[in-house]
Amino acid sequence: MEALRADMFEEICPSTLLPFRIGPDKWAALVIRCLEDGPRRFSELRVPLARVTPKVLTQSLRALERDGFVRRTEVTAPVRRVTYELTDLGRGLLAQLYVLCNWTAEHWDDLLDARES
Amino acid sequence: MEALRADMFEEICPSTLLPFRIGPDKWAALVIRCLEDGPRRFSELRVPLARVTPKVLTQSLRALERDGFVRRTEVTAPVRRVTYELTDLGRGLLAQLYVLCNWTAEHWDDLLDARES
DNA sequence: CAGAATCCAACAAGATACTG
DNA sequence: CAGTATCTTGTTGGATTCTG
Repeated sequence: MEALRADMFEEICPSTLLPFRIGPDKWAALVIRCLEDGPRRFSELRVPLARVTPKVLTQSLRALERDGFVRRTEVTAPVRRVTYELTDLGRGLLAQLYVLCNWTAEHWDDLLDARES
Repeated sequence: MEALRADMFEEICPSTLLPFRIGPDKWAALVIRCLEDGPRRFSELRVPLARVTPKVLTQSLRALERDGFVRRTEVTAPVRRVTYELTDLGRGLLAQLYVLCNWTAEHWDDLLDARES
């Protein structure tokens, strides 16, 4: 049993980046799941994410784009059309979220029990 | 390619609970990792988590306890001593975080590249 | 259609000081 | 030792309205 080292915050490391990236962005995981079956337009995303305002949805998408999980494509003719789709990196992240999701589903009862007492 | 269903928020489901639980609590993932090698006292946890104030650390531990990931044990004699340790559920969650961590480490360069451009 | 602008509320987190 | 108690700050997120 090794001792705890001092200060885990000296630099960003893999164990902290993802929780910090996915964590603060309340809707990121859900947005990614909405893109799992292929490219979607902004207005399409607004259907399942009806409770998310356009501003917040845009923020979330932009952040995901910045981090390389999502690719944004815009065409102006004949009509304006913007689609979002997962990159390879995004699909990899989606797979990880699925792992987490499956684990949660398996332990769902335990989680609910803990909350009650 | 199936269509997106309306409103993903009708009820809490496994795909949302964990991001919502681990997400909002900024330090939860780090706290769990600090407990990976066995029970720790409050003051021991404060060493690697030096940048977290006692108030916030307490909040985090209490929330993790409430959700069944951590068990708190208090003894008063001969001296006061409070230890925190992972439950089975907590160890399971730790394993999931490791999966996520390993994936992040593998794609570390991609993530950094994306942030730069 | 796909957002941008503005303003505001909520809550998490930090600083500091104190206690059973 | 293991926290509490206050107070303050800062960062999302939300509501609403408007636009190229």
